[in-house]
Amino acid sequence: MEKAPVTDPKSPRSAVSPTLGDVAERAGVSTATVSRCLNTPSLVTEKTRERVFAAVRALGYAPHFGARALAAKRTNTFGAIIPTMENAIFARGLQAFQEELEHHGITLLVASSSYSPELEEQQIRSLVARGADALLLIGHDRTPQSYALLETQRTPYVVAWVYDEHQPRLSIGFDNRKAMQALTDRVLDLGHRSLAMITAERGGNDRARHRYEGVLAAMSARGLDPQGLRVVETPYSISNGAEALGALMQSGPQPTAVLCGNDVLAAGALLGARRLGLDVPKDISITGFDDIEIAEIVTPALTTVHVPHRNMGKGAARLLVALRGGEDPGPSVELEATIKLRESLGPVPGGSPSRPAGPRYRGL
Amino acid sequence: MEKAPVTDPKSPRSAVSPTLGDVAERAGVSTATVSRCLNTPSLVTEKTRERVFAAVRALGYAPHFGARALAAKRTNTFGAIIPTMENAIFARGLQAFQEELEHHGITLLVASSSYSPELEEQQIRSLVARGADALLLIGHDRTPQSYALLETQRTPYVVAWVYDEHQPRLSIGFDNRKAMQALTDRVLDLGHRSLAMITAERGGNDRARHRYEGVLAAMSARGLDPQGLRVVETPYSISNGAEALGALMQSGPQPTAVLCGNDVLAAGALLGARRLGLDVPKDISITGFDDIEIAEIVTPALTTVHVPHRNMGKGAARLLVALRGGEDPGPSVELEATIKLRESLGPVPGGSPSRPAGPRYRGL
DNA sequence: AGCCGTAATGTAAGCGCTTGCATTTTGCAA
DNA sequence: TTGCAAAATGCAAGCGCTTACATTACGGCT
Repeated sequence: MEKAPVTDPKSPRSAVSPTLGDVAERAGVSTATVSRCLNTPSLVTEKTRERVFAAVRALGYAPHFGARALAAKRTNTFGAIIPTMENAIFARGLQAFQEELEHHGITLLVASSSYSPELEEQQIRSLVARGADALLLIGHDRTPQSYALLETQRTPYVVAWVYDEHQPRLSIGFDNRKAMQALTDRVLDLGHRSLAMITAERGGNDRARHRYEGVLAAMSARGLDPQGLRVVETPYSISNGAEALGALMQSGPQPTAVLCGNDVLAAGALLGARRLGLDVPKDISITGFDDIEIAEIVTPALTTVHVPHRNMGKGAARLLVALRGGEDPGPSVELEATIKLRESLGPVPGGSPSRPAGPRYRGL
Repeated sequence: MEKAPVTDPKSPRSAVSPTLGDVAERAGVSTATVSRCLNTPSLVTEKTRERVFAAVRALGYAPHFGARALAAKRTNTFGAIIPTMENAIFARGLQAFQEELEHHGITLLVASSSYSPELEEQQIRSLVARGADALLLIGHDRTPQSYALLETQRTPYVVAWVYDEHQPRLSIGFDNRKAMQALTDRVLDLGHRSLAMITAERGGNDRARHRYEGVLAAMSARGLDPQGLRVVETPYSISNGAEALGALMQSGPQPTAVLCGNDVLAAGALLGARRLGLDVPKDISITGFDDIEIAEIVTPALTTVHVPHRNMGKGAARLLVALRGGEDPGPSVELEATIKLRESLGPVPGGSPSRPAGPRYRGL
């Protein structure tokens, strides 16, 4: 009679990554015990625990996420879909979101939709399939299928970066329209009457749309004809902003102030102005929106709308955690966006302000 | 004897998200057929396929990723761990990486390590557990455990953003040392002799370290004492860059040129110089590294090292796809980084260049 | 010593999917 | 019609994990 072969014939594990069973075998316990060590260590004796962790280390074991999700029906993973990662617009808010989730032991998965509702739908599908327990979404504009999907999959979500009282969904953000209107008011206070706007594409982007509407509203409130607003719509990017400004100055009535839908376009506009030999704000005023880092470093520094990025991220995380826990998250949250006056906005060239920028706007 | 029904009728699925079984039942086929419809449609009759897809739509079915990964042992998901998402340093490369993966039907999962090897190890673990078929990593510096993990889990990976002939691992990138040395050479050509460097933290960051060494190498090659280089090390951020420049000018021998380890710090340094009332490049020269978007929009525009972001991303994707397919990816790839001369670098104040900036460096 | 409550561990039934193999259906030639 | 290969479909065994429930071990009482 021959003795058994050196390597255990029934589990030639060496070829694949180790499983719970391998760890259990090596530690001389059952798989249940190993699982408990990993998930609820308090239920296991100190001694066993040590043996198990030693085996885990020795084998370089990492639990299979899929198997785990399948068995436990929870992933402790949240997802976030933002329109773009190419610039810092969402970075700070996302960072805060992630930090808050970390406190709850939740991992964040981030996807970007490139401002495309179709791509976003796909990303939602992907994240939900991956077992995201909850989702952070930007703005209300998306395909009906996206919402249907969220519904049938019963995935909690929150809409951020917008507060729109007309929308029924749970959201946390600020009133883009109101904020832009306030900024435009400031511009008008300084005597500007010939305005232009460089906006991001408004289709499928309620933030952009509301900001545009805010400008119109401010003009109307002063008895100005909103038709007088020259508008260029262009995708997010610095070079596009520069080109847009060029287009604006090349033909048609010259604006004395250009309101940009976001800081990226505004930075581009600044660049465009410089290329044209225009002095900002002496020859032309330019404003942004978002108050991301570049707003401070460009020359001249951008007058813009400061968005409560961090509060939004943190608040969104809290809402979602509550939602997942089956708690009542409470109503949607409106945060304040404030105007940040810097150097790129000045009085209208050669004119005197129609009325002084009074204390009325202080603290906005 | 009763016959066993194909699908168990007793489970009222309505309360949870639909499964393959629900779709099968509704379409009147087996789960196997539904699975084939989703994965290998060619194996299924046109007619059945239609019925199945109708059921999928009606139910809002989305396959459970975990279950799928468990059964198929492939996820068609790659992971990337980058040090930071807070600025655009990796954005362009990552974008190209993703685009290339898309062509192969692969989804990208991105995580950020905040420049912490420990956090990175955790992220690797998480991504591997999630079933990432392959991983993109930045630089060679990481914990031994990270490499061990990759090994035992047999997860293919590629190291990007660096080319270091001394490292055995598959990588695609450029020689940070050589590039920085070339840039420093340019600076020295312009007569600068009193140099300073603002570098990112060099621990666990071989890119930063190599760039630093590049400066030293250039100095040594000219017979200058490397000890003469003043160094400030600070975490990535514009404000840190500004502060670092302030610290540099406040005490000690005043540098006439400040080499920054990256564009973010350089943008900060520019800001710091402006605050001090210094004119760049007349009073002081400042250079960056990476050539990200802000390099072009700051005033003055940054002289920097242009990094082949997109080629790196695309190339990395190709290497990984080959690797996963069991093919030979070939050797590591060295790409060229080129010097981008803009406005922030000028001749040493009040001095004449020790030698002219000759054609010797053209095209670098 | 015998009993019992509690803590620790084991057993085994799935979770939703893929896939090798078995079975049925189809299309076509004889 | 019949026969047969190929195409289409079904069956059922897992994939690696969690967890309800069953079992065993351990002390502290009487």
